[in-house]
Amino acid sequence: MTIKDIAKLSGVGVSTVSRVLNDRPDVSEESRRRVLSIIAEHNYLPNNSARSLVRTKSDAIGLVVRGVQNPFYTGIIRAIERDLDAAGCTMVMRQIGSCDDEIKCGAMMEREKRLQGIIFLGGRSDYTPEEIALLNVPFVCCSYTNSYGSLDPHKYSSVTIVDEQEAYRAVMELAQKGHRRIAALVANPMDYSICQLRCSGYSRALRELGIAPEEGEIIRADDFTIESAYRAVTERLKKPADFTAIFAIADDMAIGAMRALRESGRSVPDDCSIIAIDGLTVSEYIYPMLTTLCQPTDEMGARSVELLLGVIQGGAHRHLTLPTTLRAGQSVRDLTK
Amino acid sequence: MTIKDIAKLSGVGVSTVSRVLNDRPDVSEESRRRVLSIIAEHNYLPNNSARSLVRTKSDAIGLVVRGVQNPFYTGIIRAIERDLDAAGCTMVMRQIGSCDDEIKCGAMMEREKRLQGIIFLGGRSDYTPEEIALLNVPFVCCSYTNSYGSLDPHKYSSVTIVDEQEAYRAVMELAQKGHRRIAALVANPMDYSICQLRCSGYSRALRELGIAPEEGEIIRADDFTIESAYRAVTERLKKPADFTAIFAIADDMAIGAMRALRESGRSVPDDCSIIAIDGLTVSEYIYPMLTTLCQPTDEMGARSVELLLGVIQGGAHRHLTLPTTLRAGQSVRDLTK
DNA sequence: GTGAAAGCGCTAACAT
DNA sequence: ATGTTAGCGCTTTCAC
Repeated sequence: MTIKDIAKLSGVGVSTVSRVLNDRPDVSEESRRRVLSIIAEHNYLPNNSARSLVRTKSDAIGLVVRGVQNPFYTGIIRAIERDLDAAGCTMVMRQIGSCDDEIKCGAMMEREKRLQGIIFLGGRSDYTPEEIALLNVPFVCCSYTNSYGSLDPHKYSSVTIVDEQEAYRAVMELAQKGHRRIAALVANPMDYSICQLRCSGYSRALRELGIAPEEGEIIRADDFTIESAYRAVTERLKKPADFTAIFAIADDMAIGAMRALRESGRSVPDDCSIIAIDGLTVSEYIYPMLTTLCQPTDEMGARSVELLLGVIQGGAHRHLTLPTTLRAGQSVRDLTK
Repeated sequence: MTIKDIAKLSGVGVSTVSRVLNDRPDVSEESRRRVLSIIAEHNYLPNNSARSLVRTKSDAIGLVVRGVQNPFYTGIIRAIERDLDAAGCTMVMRQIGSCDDEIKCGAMMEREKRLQGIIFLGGRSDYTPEEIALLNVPFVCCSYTNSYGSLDPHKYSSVTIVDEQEAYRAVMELAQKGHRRIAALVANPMDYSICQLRCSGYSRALRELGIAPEEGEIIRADDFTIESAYRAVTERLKKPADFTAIFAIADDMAIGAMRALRESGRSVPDDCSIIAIDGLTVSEYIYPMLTTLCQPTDEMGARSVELLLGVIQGGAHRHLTLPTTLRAGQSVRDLTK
């Protein structure tokens, strides 16, 4: 069943059918109705490849997810898929490891799949203009942004929380409960990501609290996984540790840390408190319940799609920052009481 | 840059270029080399839409994921994407809720995206021949199968663990530690899924242990989520409960149950043991560490792709069952000591 | 071994 | 408002 058949059956030309298919105004009500009924009757569906071919572009939007293991992304992916689908787009997802380069991956996909645009879920914050010149379609960074200002903000969109500020807030939350010796659990900063921003927020908080940098302490894991965090904290705890709290840059990392603390004989929160950023569902069910700043995942996904489609339709690039919500668990001890 | 340009530049006809592109044997070594070098030089990539159009099929494989929230699927999805990509296919994923119908979704996608085949990740076990007649491309069921035999096994492929047997094994694991009053935590059986199979395994184990059905007890959650499991168990524990162990049909559900037990003042495993099936990473990090039967997720994904591509290339449908691995945590108390 | 040419199903001038 | 037609970039006969 092709457009020709429909044309013949409806007693009109192919262009009229094409016009109906594409919701163009210049068709008489009568023709439109007839064509539509024939289409419905025969359950006809236009061939996407033919459309893409002649339009020299497809209906495909790329989604490059960096850091496959991150459970924080699943909610965002669901929202993106839902909204992309509703907009009639095909989502082509690719998951890459935290060491792979998302721009290269995006550029490849763009050519291979003739993408209309790309959403990057997680990535580096230090793109250079030369680098993104590889990308010829609009893109939006979801959950991170080009915080170092090396990019012209009019060249890309982003949807994020204010990482530095939220990290600051998390540390201040600990400080408010009387903690001063606060360690930060971070991922390998070689991957210039939100990790650095959250680190800055941590440092700024310490400074404002009048805590000398030496009193702070940074525990570095290889990546954002539970396993790495567990290993890093376990390793650290083999030496004397006098911090009373840990700020983990991600829920998963906090969960890894909690096991390490437990196995070293420390109780959370009695011997060591812990706070994180992300707001995974599971964090609310573990023991002790994790105190964390929840990111609005559904909205982050929805907004990313909205921005991208806007740019594709000729709109301007925009940068959205969304607020987090504190979810108080039992992982932070109040030292002031 | 089109095939024509490459032809001109290489000084050959388009058909020769096409032959090279498609790895056909009937090209002289000389022509092949020249064409290949021009292609490399200009970084040429054939237009997928044009290919799909003339071949009257695309390179797309559909992945319908049922039960979006299930973290157990992420590892499988990663493996599927990786292997599909390696095979030169485009994965088109759609996530549906546990109440949506995957066959209808697959049928829609098949037409819309001109799929070559479909992988269903999670789904009902009771398809009818009439139902799957909606599907005109080969499909494989990943993580479940048509266990009621209403389908001709030559019409579809599947990759699963032996759910009934593994559930049996889990319960027997509890029995071996001296447990006799064992409850099962299951999802709503209206969704005819692995849930039923795991229930049967539970019942068979009880029977073999000589435990009367009344002594067993089934706790039903609305679905497979952590939240539902938590709610169901919390509700149940408002009444007197004398079971000493729970068999949860999924890790996530066990995690929800553990919080419910804790909040009701019961200690795991001292007052109540718990065992599950799935083997999520996080289960190994929570307290107490969950004892569970790990599914080989990476292999399940890889095998699903393998089977599907085999069938697409004219091979026969096959049904694979994979073994689980017991991961002993601390959530089961040994009553015999 | 190779090239010319006929489509694949659709959109978008262009003509009416 | 509607039909005719020329491609979009590729694969595949078919003739050489």
